[in-house]
Amino acid sequence: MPELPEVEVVRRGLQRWVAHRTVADAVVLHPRAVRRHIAGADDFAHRLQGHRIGTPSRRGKYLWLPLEDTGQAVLAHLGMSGQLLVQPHEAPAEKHLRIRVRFADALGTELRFVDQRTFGGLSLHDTTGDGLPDVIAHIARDPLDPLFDDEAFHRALRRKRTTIKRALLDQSLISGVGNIYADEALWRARLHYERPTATLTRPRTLELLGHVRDVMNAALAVGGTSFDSLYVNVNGESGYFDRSLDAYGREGLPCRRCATPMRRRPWMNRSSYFCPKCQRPPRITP
DNA sequence: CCTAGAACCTGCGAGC
DNA sequence: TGCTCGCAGGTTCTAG
Repeated sequence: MPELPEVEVVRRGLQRWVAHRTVADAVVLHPRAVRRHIAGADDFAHRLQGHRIGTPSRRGKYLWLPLEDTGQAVLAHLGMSGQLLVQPHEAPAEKHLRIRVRFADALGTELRFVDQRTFGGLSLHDTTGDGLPDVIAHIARDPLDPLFDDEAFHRALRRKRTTIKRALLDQSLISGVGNIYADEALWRARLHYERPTATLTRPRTLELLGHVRDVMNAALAVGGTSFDSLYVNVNGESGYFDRSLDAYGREGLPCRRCATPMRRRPWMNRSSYFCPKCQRPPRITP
């Protein structure tokens, strides 16, 4: 999916096109899309009916729509291939349309959850004091959150016996970072993905965090990253950051710093892209 | 308690 | 043409 910048692009779209509208009804077309809603599809649809949507929020790759006056929110995760689209009622159903939400107004548009691989989904949850859905209490603040604690993150890295890319993808340490932006930030920081986290000095950690923020902000400024129609904003439009990637997907292409051919390594059922010269492997693999 | 790896899905492009 | 394989931006569960 969509990593933080892409999810934030979607959140902004929901803010503009869906916030403050009242739900008329919801239709669940595929039960797997609401599997996190334990009470089931019918309960999910019924509980949305008649409620007004508040201001959409996001933490990491999760976003949620508060239902006013209920103490609950519709939590969304896009998984690998999920999309939230605002479409005219009459637009033909997408091939992987999973959930449809109609509104009690005359704007003529509806909210659609479309998801090819069904790793994503919607569900309804109680919110805690700060408005966070209770089931994502374990998700760390993301690096664009003003309350993200850089020092605490560094201490956590020192405490762990794992490698830096695994840590960047650990949503309970830092949220919103996925495979693309991890590789991009590591390339910018000249760090190998298998560098043990316990060896990072405080300045190194802070520098890495700076690169994570820079690359995410740069992606956000151009609407996120997309290689194809799978990653789009609520209007179905793709972002342009794929043109600015320095590491991800550049196997065999010259490193933009030193011209050494970039490499791809199988890693955790996916890939890591890096420059073998700028990003030297650690001496001892943990 | 902690970490690494597999499982969960569908579709697409490459290679035979 | 059609089959199989590898691959895809994530999370979560299990085994060790």
